[in-house]
Amino acid sequence: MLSIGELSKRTGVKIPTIRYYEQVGLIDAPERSEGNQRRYTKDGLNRLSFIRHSRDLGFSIEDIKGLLELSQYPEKPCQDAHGIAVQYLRNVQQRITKLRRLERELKHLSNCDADSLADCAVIETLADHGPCKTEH
Amino acid sequence: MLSIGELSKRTGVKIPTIRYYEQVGLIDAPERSEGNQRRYTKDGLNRLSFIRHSRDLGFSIEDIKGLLELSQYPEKPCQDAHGIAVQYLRNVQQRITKLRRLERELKHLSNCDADSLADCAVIETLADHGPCKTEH
DNA sequence: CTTGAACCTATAGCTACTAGAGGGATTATA
DNA sequence: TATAATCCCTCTAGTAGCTATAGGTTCAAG
Repeated sequence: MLSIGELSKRTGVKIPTIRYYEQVGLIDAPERSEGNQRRYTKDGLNRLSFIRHSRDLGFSIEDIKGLLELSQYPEKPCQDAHGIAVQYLRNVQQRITKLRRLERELKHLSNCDADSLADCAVIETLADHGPCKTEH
Repeated sequence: MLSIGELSKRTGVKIPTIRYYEQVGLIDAPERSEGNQRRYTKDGLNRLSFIRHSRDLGFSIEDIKGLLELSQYPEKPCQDAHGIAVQYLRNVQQRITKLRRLERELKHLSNCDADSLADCAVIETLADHGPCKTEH
């Protein structure tokens, strides 16, 4: 049996966040001690690890509820879980592309030895006026 | 002069979001028509495009305020901006690293063609039981 | 048995929006 | 010029996913 603090340490999920997850129904309310403190089992630990990992990957709480429900019926086809992942992958790839472009421009700027920001590559890029016009 | 609706269409920023940006001081309150409706200039359009682009890239509103302030003083020596740029660069690079890791995992997940969830890579991966055990 | 850390609930605040109510302004057409 | 459709206004409240605070209780070590 784990206290909420131990659970927090082992999963890396903060204590108020654990209570929040319980509140919104992402995890079940655990048993309590005589003095009304939460006591978690190994199962609770696994479930929270799953949630932590999913959140890190950017899945919404609703998505995770879906995934958790799915995982409770292992005979069910995984098509649904697959769909959630594919949808998210597309989103992530777009973000990577944009960030790489910005990275290039920021590198330019941080090497900048010009006198002014007048032709600043970052500002240009963010304003979406096309690629950097001046070579720093 | 653009109405808020036209501005919204041209930038892809929703109308309530534009008003929200005004409220939190990210954009200046524009002139109004006789009938008290917002009227934007080309400058307003540029500024909002800049903001849109920056938000897409994951910068917080506070970050963007910084960038905008920077861009308003084009005579400011580059040296002053150097540190800020480097800071943003680091931030961006961290985000790229995280997203690449996420991309790899999601690609893995989305290749799952198992018949049932029992062997589904999504569930395995999210449960953090190590890398995918079966090659799809 | 005491003391200090860890726990409890409840409420409020945070970021970045988004939706709705109830009303006024603008514009295209009859 | 009238009127209907569409746009816009403010204000309030709701959303996700936490995080912080206040004021009190329980647990475990010495």
